[in-house]
Amino acid sequence: MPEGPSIVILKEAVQEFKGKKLIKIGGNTKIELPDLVGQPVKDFKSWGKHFLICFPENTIRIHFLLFGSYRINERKDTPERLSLKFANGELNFYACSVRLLEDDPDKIYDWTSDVMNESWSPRKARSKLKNIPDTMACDALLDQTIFSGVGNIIKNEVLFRIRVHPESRIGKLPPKKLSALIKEARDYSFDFLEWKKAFVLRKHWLIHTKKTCPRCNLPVTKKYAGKTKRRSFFCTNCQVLYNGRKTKIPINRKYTRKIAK
DNA sequence: ATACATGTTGGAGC
DNA sequence: GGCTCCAACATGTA
Repeated sequence: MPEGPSIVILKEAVQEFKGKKLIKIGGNTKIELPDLVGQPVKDFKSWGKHFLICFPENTIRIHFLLFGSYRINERKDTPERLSLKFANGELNFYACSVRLLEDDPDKIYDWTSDVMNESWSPRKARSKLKNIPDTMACDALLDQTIFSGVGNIIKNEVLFRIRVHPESRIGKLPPKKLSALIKEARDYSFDFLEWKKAFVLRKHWLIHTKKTCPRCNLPVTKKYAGKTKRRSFFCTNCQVLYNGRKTKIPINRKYTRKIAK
């Protein structure tokens, strides 16, 4: 559920409640909810993995963390964390983090860092990356202030697409690779969106959870890499480690087979 | 069926 | 203050 594109899918799925007045609010969230009954939903927004329900005076923020889920006009067996009822249906959230924003979302969120947002700015991403040259590529991609919405799956697939080893240092990437990283963070997220909508996301994974590299057939490495220590799947043959030392030239698998004989 | 995972936060300790 | 480590949260899947 939790990566950015999934939140975009949710946003699209709840459009029927936009402009509708809240009839009832409930759920077992520990936060004190303002009395929003009678208030219309002004808008649904998203920033990375954050889902925002905007009322005229208040905004509720939902974060699904690892296990959060939602149902539209349906309920699960478990108690609702937050439940919103409208004349035309209901919106239920489970096992998620619920918060009330203290201020106008526009004052809190930098929309240009959201890879799914129309205001996404590759230029700003690049300038933020320039400030963290020693950070590993795998950690940089998960930095929500730079690539809001990118999660672990997107991270692994982007690095495979651009043939960069997850432990490469941002400052050591050739300019073209840095550009490719920024571009693919967004491009892959939109592919993710389309595949997820069509329920075919998993079968499009090239490296995430894979055992062998689809490019060269050599075994895939699984490592809890970087400061974030999240699962990284990568091919040490196809993905170049840019760490300031001499780069290893990827071997051609066919040639490898030949010399193996 | 036990372990693991698309994620983040807050606190302890250094 | 900054950094890292760790627990906590909570649930579907293999």
